[in-house]
Amino acid sequence: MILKQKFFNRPTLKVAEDLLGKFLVRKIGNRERALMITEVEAYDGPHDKASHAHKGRTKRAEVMFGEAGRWYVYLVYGMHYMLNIVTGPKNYPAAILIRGAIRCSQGRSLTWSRSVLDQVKGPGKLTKFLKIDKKFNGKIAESPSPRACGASVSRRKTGLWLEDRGIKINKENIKRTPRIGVNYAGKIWANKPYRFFLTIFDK
DNA sequence: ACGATGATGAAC
DNA sequence: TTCATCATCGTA
Repeated sequence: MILKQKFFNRPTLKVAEDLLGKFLVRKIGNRERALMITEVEAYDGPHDKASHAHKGRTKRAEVMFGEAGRWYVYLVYGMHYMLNIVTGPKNYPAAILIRGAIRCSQGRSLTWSRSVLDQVKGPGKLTKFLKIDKKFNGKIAESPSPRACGASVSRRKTGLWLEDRGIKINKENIKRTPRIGVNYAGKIWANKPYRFFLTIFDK
């Protein structure tokens, strides 16, 4: 089931937690790559000093003020693209950074490899692996499949979206810590436990 | 521990 | 128009 705006238009911390175990799906031509999300960080509201939205409606952060369910993609350190999904109501700036995921070893039933080789760990490595760049910034997270309607539906060849594939995550397998690399945000905001990850896949 | 590498926002 | 800063990563 593809996650729609309704899923993202909820309190950001809740969405962040719920994104663990969901699938990030990237389609390029007829290739489709799906990763299960194992690590995220929330950037929540105009007062969050670690958030780009803290400086107001700048050109870069504008997407965060928009409707939920759109991608927010930007470049850091001159070389890494960060992938975020916008959450919460319009005019409330919030987004979730997708930091880590894992590849499914497709067996007869669902089995998950815990091998480091299957870990896609780190937000920069994740976007590189899935070939995600600024082109997705501001785009709605949706499947490229044509909608079931009229003749003039143009088939988009690529896409990036999120899916619920029925994995149930046990709450005891979720851990929270402060976010990575946001020490500039001051004690209060740098220490907020806004990073969520699945303990069963390391760390 | 540190350099790569370029967009961003703020100051001037 | 400059300048410092950065939601990172790979190599040392």
